[in-house]
Amino acid sequence: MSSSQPIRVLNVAEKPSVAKAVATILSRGQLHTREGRSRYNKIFEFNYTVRNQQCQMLVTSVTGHLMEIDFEDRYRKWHSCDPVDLYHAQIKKFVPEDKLDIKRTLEEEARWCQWLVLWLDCDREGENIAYEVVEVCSAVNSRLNIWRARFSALIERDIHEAVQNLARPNKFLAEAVDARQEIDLRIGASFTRFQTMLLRDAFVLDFAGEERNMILSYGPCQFPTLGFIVERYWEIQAHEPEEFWMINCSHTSEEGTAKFGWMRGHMFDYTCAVIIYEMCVQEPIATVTKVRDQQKNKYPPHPLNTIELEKRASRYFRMSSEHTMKVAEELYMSGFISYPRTETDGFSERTDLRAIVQEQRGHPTWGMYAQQLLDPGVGLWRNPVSGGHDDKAHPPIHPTKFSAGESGWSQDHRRLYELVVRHFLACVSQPAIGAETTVEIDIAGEQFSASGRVIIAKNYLDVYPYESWGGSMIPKYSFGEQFTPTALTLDSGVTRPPPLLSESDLLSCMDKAGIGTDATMHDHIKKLLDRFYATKDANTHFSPTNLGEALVMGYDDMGYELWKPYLRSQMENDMREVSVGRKSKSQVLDSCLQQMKACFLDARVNKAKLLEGMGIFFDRSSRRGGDEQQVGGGVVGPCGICHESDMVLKRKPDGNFMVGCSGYPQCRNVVWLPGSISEATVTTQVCNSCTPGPFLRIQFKFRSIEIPPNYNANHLGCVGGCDETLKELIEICGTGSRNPPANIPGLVKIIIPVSAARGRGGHTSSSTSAQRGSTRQGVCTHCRQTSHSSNDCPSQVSRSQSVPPQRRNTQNGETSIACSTCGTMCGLRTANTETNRGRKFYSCQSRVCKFFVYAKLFLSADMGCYVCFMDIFQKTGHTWLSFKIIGSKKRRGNKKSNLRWEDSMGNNSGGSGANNSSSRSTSNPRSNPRGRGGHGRSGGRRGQSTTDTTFVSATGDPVSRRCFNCGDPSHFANVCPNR
DNA sequence: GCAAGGTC
Repeated sequence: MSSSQPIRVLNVAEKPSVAKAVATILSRGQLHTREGRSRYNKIFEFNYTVRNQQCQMLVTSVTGHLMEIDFEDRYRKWHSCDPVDLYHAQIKKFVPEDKLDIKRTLEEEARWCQWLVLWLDCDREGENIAYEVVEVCSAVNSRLNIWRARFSALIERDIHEAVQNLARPNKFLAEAVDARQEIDLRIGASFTRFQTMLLRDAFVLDFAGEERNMILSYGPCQFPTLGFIVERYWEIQAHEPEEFWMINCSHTSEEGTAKFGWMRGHMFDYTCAVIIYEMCVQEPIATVTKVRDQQKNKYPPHPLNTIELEKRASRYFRMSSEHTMKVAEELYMSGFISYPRTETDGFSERTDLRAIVQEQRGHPTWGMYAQQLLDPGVGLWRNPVSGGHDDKAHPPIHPTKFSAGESGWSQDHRRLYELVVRHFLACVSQPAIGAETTVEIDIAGEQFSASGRVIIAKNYLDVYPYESWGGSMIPKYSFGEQFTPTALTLDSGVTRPPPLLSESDLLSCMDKAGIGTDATMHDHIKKLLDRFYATKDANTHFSPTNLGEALVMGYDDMGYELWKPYLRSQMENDMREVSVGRKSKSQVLDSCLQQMKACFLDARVNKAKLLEGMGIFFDRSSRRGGDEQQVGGGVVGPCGICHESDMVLKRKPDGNFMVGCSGYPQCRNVVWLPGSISEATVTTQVCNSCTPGPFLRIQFKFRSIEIPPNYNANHLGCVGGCDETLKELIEICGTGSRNPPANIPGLVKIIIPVSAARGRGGHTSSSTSAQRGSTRQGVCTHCRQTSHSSNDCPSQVSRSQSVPPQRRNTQNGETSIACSTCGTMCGLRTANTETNRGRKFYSCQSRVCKFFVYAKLFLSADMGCYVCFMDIFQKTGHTWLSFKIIGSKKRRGNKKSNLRWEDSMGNNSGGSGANNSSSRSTSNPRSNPRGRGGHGRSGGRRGQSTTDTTFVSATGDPVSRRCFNCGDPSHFANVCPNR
């Protein structure tokens, strides 16, 4: 089929570079270029034949998304609506100001075209952009025949095939992105407004400069990224250093030294380790049980994609991912490297790799290597192995133009270009080859191994100096050979916490959890720094700031995993379902937004948790408070001070209630209510006593554990002045802003009755009759009985069954606490261990019990869990200690191995074993029993002073025959009756 | 003033 009139075809690509590449390939370089409305997006013109039809081709581009979404204007202002309304607010899709030029170009060109061919990237976002282009073009030309070109690489064959096999765009793919955009916007905007308005003005956040403009953003990508950082930080904080023990063996001969490692690794049980060590020392002859020689290859990396580029630039040059992408973008724009935003880590078979190598032959540093690669005689070439990722749009990052360094390049430009070139040359090279020898020996039934490596051919390592492959020689051994170790030592070590996350680690976490895309991951990381949620040190390690930790802690306390990656993963799954047509866009939107709205409302109800989290790290602000400060409530009665406005029940951000004049700030009349109130509702019952009225009564609900037991948790009260019970509870419980965390799941309260109540501030002097009774007249604070003191109150014992009653020590005016386990007083001390040096902690002074709590540090108590010490405070005449349980205690290692000594050593205990060992030791011609004193390590680090037992190397000092546990020479430790 | 996703 052919026609005399050529078809006018408007081709639109996702970016200018693709438009140019497509036009150049299709026109074979015979094209005319003209300007469009946008200076970046040129228009290329040429003639082409599509399936025998003459076409007049116009190729132009957009720059990514042409449109944005946002709320309708009436919802744009933060105070225009309740943030929860953002789950239903109308959303508009529009072309933003900076894209109007591109829109005009499309409109002008589409008017006189018959076909529209969409050359957007072949992924979900590309398909969505395709529909944005369709919307703009169809609006001016409804007769357009709309086609989609699908290509997997910008190479001739693919592009020609794509244009000869045009398809229709896929609505499902585009709708998946629509859903993603809408969900991100609604969740992000609602939570951001909520937490910013709640927290910004409630606390002193002076690190951020102008606090008023500070935004505490929430985003479904940025929060899980923060979550990774906080989680690692908590893991480090919770780490409890544990001492472990290992046996090391070395053997030196004329050929060199071999260091043999214990194949058990290490043991946490000192007793076991010492007994095994003792056994080895008694029979120190080593027998070679295995010699294995094999060739080992170290393979070059896969071709480079964006995430690997960012990770390697961070590891090798400590460049931030954001800076790396900026430099890579510049190198790409000036033509030196290929498109830097790619997931692909394998080259297409059709790529002319040798041509790329050929270009690098003239480089003064790696040119020679490039030449060798191309020489078949050298045999250095190897086709690159794919890493298995393919975005179907871009090749792996590779050099596209030779440069020995440009004058305008910074050091980072040079380093990044060099990395791209060296990486490319490496991945078309042979692996490094090494010869590895592994030797295993047996000493008294214990296995040890050593290995050595010799590099035979460095191959790709010659051009890739960023990686090394260490190797050392060991002496030659043969199977069955016996020797006496030169040294056999029992060494100790201490477990260390994992390191803080590096930028490379963080990118890996995000990649694995599907947080962000290769083009946006660095943006999410940067956002955490910009929002003061995290900091990065010189070694690219991330720590959460107090703000970041407080936010995560707050949401964690609520029981929501908004800071974990699962929410995003779930969304990604839903998007996938939409993109293949298994679920509809509206179905996913409805269910996801409904779920998130419920979560949002619940978070708002539980906002006290966020405030508590923030309260741990920040001081309260003296400002009037944020937009969220006063919520709920109802009119209680007329204001008796200004006589103009009403007194209204309100709840403050810290969760406490107040009744204040609605004429504030002109009128400052206020009644502060007890901090122990969990709920308060204005009823319709009018108080008959208070004037001038009418005053409505308020139904209060108190947290029973925070009020004395003889008070009713449900109280119908009045704030007009007649309610004595309310007055008493105000005095007992106080109304201050720094109340303890509420009695919520996850918090353990340890009740520490005081012998001499020391209330907060002025409350002691104006204490209620109940308090006075307990402190001066010997009446129990809890139940007001005189038969016992508050220390022994049965009501308290039954209430805190898991924690015995404690005492408070007021010595030196310091608040001490009693151990929750054994009752002994705990003293405040300063830690001196490597990881916790300088931290204050409470420790049981009994030296038997292991109760200890670090101030704001997680440690294990005998409760068998990690706890976070939150606060010590006084309330209702008691000292309270609140903790948060943050996880169950994990104990590492200490495998219950089948220790042979249980049998053999037990039978051999006593004199005969000693004689055997002694004779072997001295009969060994290579040993020098007493002449090399000091070489052996004392194994009795823990028990040496009390057991008088020393353990030494086979070449060194004598071995004591006494039990190291109790010092008795009649038996060995494994059968010690005192153990 | 808010998200995340394109790209210059």
